[in-house]
Amino acid sequence: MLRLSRLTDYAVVALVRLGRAEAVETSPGIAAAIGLPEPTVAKVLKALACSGLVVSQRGAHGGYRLSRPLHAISVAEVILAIDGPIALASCVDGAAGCESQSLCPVAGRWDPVNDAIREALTGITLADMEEAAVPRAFRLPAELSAATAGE
Amino acid sequence: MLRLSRLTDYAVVALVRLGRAEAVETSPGIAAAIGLPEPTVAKVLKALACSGLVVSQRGAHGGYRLSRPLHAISVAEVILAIDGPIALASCVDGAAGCESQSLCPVAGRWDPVNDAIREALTGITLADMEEAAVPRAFRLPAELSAATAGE
DNA sequence: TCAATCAGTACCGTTCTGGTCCACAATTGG
DNA sequence: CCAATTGTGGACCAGAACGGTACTGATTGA
Repeated sequence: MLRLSRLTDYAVVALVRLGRAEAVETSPGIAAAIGLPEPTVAKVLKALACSGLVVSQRGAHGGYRLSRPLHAISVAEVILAIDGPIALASCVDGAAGCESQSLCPVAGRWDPVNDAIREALTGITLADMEEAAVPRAFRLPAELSAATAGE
Repeated sequence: MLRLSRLTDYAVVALVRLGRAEAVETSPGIAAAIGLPEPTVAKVLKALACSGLVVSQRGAHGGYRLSRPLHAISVAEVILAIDGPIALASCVDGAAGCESQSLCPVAGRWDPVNDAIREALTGITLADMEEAAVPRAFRLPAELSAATAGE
């Protein structure tokens, strides 16, 4: 299913949440706000801080805040922070670990595919996702039908 | 890592192989040709046959052949056949299984991302991958260094 | 100095993937 | 008409990865 780790989903939610916050927010606070277990949220935030997407402030009255506005953060960056490099196959780029390399007729040839995906993901920012993230209950029936028609 | 199942990789290899074959090929034959265990290849071919990408012929002197030329098969179709629907998150489209839907501020909003990926993958055919799949032993050192420099 | 908060690590249970095997159906060829 | 060949479908198992949790330490502010 070309799955993305669930943690990345959490990361997007947390980042959007932070984008709306005015001051720093603690990880328990964010966890409560988005309805997720606190340790998990903390783990996600740590990874995001490690990648520089959020800035952490330690000590009392500390917490997290965005390092950049939402429209300056691409989905690709979030995935990179949580899931690691964006690549579809284990056999990627110059990966020399493939034992059947001599037989494999497409040796590492997922590269164009990976590039295409990277490009697609870089073009979408969190602001785009936030904009489309109006709760369904608040959307007009016309919006809903228009959205489903496009799928 | 935004992983794709290894079976999909196998599927591409097998399909490219079939694209070069002149007659039908048996699954043991393909397995031997691409250096993969036979039962695994058989499983992949079954899935591909189920999706109509290859045509199976039962009985003695049976085997598999492509239903369409390589340039008419997109990577997206192969992924769809092996891995199922192309979607990044478990929380997709109208998926109503999300228990924290009321809290989730991006409820199902991976849709634009999924669409972008689907589009990118649909634009790449197996012929594109085959073309780029010149065995490394046959490539000039200049090509190899140029390829690695791009990473 | 103490409390609040992030940082890092280590661990466990569940789930999924990859891989194997077996019984059955279909087709060909003698 | 029979037997050999080949795909079909399902069940099954081991290993790894993921999600989630707990614990200890470091840092900051009151």
